[in-house]
Amino acid sequence: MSQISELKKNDTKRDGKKTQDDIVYAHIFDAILEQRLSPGTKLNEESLGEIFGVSRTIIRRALSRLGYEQVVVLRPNRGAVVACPTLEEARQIVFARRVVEKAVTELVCDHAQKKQLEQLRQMVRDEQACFDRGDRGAGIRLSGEFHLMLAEIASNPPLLSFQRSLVSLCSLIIAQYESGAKSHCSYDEHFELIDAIAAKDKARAVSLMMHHLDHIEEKLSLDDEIATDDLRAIFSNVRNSK
Amino acid sequence: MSQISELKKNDTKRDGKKTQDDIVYAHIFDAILEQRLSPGTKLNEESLGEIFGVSRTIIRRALSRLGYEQVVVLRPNRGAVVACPTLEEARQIVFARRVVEKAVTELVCDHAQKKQLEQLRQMVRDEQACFDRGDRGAGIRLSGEFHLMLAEIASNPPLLSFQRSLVSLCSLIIAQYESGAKSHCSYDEHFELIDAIAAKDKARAVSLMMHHLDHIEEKLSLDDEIATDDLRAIFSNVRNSK
DNA sequence: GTTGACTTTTTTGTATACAATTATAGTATG
DNA sequence: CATACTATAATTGTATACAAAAAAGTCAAC
Repeated sequence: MSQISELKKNDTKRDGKKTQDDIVYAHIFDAILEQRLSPGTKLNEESLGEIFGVSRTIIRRALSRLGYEQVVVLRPNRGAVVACPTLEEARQIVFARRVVEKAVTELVCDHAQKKQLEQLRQMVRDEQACFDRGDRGAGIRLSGEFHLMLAEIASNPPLLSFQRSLVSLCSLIIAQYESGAKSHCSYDEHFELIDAIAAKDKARAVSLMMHHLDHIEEKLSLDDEIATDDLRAIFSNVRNSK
Repeated sequence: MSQISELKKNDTKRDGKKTQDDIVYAHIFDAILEQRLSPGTKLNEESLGEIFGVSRTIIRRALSRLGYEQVVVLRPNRGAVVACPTLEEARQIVFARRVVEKAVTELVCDHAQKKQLEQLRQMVRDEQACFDRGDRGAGIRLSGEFHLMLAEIASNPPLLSFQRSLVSLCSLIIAQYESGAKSHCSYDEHFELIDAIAAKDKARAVSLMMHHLDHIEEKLSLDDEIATDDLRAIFSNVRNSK
């Protein structure tokens, strides 16, 4: 179908030292973050290979990396699908993210330099522009990248890599459970957060961050069983009436 | 060299649903945890393939998984080596672990059942037995598995997977920076921790856990530049006297 | 029309062959 | 003797072929 023209050998000039599976990984990762790939979508190795113009070997590497981050589920002998977190899993992911974001926020308050704060503000302006022009997908991606940028400023590589996984999982959750067209992660809150960081007000920054995550969690409680495709849950009443 | 006899197709009976690269992964992971593989060791794909009796494809998958967990470093075109965390990286890893262990400890205080507490106690007894009989390697591995078991009881898969990575990285750090023969992670502290959990005393449990991690960090400060192999740091004074 | 066994097709898992890259050894030269 | 260069070997990166498993399709029996 839609062929991504030439990410072959010669292309490595521009991509620096990125290897081929990095590129494939990034493309799929972005597609998930932008919600062009919805939860549950089957990721066929051969099709992907044709789309990206590489062999299954490369696709396989990219998929197993995504699988390690739990953004896709690798079912032995049955292929990979975009993850479909259940409600319980979603709550666990948000909880883990609270833990990481709290630590990241505190570190950022200590470490952040003026230049980095300006970069953050620019990111949020870009995000705002996306939502204003109706490009929800790119907006969601930039919103996720904002949180990744925070983790980067925190200067703790292990936390950053964990954050990467959690941010993409949250994007999946939003895709799955957010019913209304309401902005999921409003940029106003991002601006407020930056101000608190600039003032080195840890307590306020952390509180804003937690409040920010509350929004995601509220949606989970609201929609509850409605959005889930778990048949077992939907028909959990059947056995009783037998 | 030492051939691990037959982890071929037929062996899958006993291993349940584990696939071949899982087995290879687990073997290398354990070897690192038990410090039979020291930091910096080159992991040749073909040699490993011969040792485990599988093709490079399988070895490659196992290595990239270890690479994702940052337990081995994958240098493009130059192969994989067991990670050698620098002092700074070591401190970052311990910091990340503080963050995760704190959350895990609190969750465990809420979730732990009697049966699980007994399992934990049994693990620490096994660990004690290993150290008593002088099997330091297995002791260190069991000590790591104790902390993984805690993360499992916490019932939060994302935190567990992060903990897995951090525990093995810490094992590497201990291997690299622990000079004395002193027990690095004394089982007494593990017993105390279990008691605090059984009493559902969150504050005390968390405090014990933090104290536990202090021990690792203290070693880092003590040994400081002595244990590091970073030539640049060792000869950082040269340029001035030129 | 539905169910269940059998066959065919598709898809994934693994090994292997070849290409590209890096490491090593040897040789010549100053 | 040290250094730079070249040729060779070893090692990793990628594609492909084949084996194993799962999915889809076929057809008969009820």
